[in-house]
Amino acid sequence: MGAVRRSVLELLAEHGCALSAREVTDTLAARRSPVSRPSVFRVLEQLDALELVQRVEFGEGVARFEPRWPGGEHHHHLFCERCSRIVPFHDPALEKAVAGAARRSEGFAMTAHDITLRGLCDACQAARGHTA
Amino acid sequence: MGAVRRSVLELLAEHGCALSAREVTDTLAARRSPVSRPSVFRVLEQLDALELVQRVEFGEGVARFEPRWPGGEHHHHLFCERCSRIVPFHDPALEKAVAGAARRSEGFAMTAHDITLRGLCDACQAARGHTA
DNA sequence: GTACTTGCAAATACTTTGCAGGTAT
DNA sequence: ATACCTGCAAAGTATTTGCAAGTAC
Repeated sequence: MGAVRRSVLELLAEHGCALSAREVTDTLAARRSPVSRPSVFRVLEQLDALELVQRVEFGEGVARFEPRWPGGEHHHHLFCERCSRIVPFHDPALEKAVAGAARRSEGFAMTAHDITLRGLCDACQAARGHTA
Repeated sequence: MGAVRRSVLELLAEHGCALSAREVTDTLAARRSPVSRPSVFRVLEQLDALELVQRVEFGEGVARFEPRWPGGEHHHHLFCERCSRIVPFHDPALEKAVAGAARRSEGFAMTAHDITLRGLCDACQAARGHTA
């Protein structure tokens, strides 16, 4: 396993939630272990193919990646439309409902799913009250 | 209302499900009512701001847009990871579960949500059997 | 040496912006 | 005339590719 792959994977595992290629590149550079942009993209692509990371997007125009845990545990995201903050959440009832929907989707074999709740985070609700 | 805005909106309403800017441009060109690329993007952005269309993405690297219906009715999507086919579905139980999750997300005010089920469509399951 | 990894430079693709000409009121 | 709509050309940003140099076995 290459050095780049290891440091990217470690960073993602440490952060735990969706990071963009730029954030990965910048963070590693700040830590004095700089990695070229193409390498970051290549490694993220490989890790995605190996199913070690999951690609997620929130309509910002950038791809984000987060670690996939062995147990199949995963979370979904709250996305603030105002400040782009991303907050993970876990909801067992929602997971059950997704499984049910998948079962009812005849002819389609689901292997993964993603859910994004969009709106305003607490800070932005307060800010909105003052300015708008 | 400009001519471009009307034709884009009509096309989206007619298609009903997520189209990319390129698909909109190409389809209108094929219909002998060509529209420039910048205009398509500008109009889609305006329609999004007016909440007449909804932006959705599936990790293909392109933004897609679909009409928003007045009644608040909406659907979610099955996305085939192999052929990128997009199939809309509606599932009331899932909607209820999302509403529940939003209620349990303290401090976050949800205004919209999106759900994507990923996997293989019927055609690709069959094809996969033959080739892989 | 062979296979895999990495970086640089260049290319590609999607999307946005600047600006000038056109249309409607 | 004022405001808006539209297209062309150019710019910006994310991502990918070609290729040569470096490392591990």
